[in-house]
Amino acid sequence: MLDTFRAHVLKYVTVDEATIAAAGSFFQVKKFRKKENLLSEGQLARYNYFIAAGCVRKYFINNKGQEQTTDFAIENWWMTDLAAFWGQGKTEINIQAVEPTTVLMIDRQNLQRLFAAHPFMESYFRQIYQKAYAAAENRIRYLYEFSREELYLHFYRQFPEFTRRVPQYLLASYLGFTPEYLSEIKRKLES
Amino acid sequence: MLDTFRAHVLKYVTVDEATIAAAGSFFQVKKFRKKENLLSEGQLARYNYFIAAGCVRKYFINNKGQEQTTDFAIENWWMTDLAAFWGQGKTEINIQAVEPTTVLMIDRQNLQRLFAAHPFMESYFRQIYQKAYAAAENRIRYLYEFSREELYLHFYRQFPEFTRRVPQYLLASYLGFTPEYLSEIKRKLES
DNA sequence: CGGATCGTTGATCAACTTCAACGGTCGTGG
DNA sequence: CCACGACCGTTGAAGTTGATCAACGATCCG
Repeated sequence: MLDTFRAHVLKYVTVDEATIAAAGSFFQVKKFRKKENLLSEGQLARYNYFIAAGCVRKYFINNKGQEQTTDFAIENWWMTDLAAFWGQGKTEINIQAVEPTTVLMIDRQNLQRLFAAHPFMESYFRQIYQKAYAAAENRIRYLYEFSREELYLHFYRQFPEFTRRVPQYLLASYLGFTPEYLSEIKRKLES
Repeated sequence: MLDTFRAHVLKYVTVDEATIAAAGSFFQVKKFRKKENLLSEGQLARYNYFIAAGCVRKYFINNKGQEQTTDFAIENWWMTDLAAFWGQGKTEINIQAVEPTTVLMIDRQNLQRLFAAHPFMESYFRQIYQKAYAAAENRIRYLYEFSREELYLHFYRQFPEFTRRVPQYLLASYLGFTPEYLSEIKRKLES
């Protein structure tokens, strides 16, 4: 499990094997079953999760009482409620395994110790967040530029395998429209 | 001008005056007039900008040929096209001064030298991007949860002074709807 | 085999856009 | 400092996009 993490870190920083192994010892490994929650609304967001295998989604309950999926994360992505993890408040979001999932997890105190002990991790996370921020900005752009139908097409082209990996009602939720409308789009595209 | 930067850095890291002054020497100061562009579509994104005074916006030309504003930045915010700044491609976005604006700017090579010379800047930027990413995630949540009318109300309550600081057609563009509809919302809220 | 869950279809409805026109105001050149 | 033009905000009518609701068929899983 640490192999996935090791490979990912090496994409961003140059560091020797002993050091990276030492950094790895700050994490715990944990497995979750399908539909099990890594984090639930109202809890403290104690951990930051690195997805080593599987797939999770982030969702919240909107003002109509429905689950609104805002993010998916697969292998090599980090996932948590950042604001709640670094602040002290309770989270308003849920993180749930969509598939059987294995994570590396670390709490705030250990992450701070890790930064102090291994400065290369500060650089690694600087780059991770930089990239995640750029991706979020891109996503906001698409939300502005594209109609719902175009959002679906764009997603479908960019992540064809992903479209098959998650159920359609979750995909519709993530794209910001109803499952009924997704049906309609698909019918239109087929004809 | 460096005072604004100094104060902002000290909110995130602990570092002595001499070191922070040394880090400051990596930046150039530049002023822009209202409506002047810091960065234009098709150019290389050479610089990362720290807004020391004033206000800028980020926008792109959408597939209907209209300017779509995606971000504002005021004092103490960083602004650039991150993907183009760190990659080698040309930018597809524009950054324009909404008010007379003073920035500190730094190119990629100097920023990398700065990281190497002063590791605390790596920690500073890690935290800046972490915060920016959390803010972007929040914004995505609002885009999903709120109607256009609620988006306006939410923005109006969170940044009342900002609503007066920028022209309404830019605000409408940022919120993702037409100036006409903003007029309608305001009329409804007044009555 | 039976029940729950998922995807589909069609009708109706609400949110928001588009287009065209008008009045006010701001800034610029004379 | 005034006059003119450009730009900005507003209004109303008509048109789209996507949501909601209800019902049905298919499929998955126990």
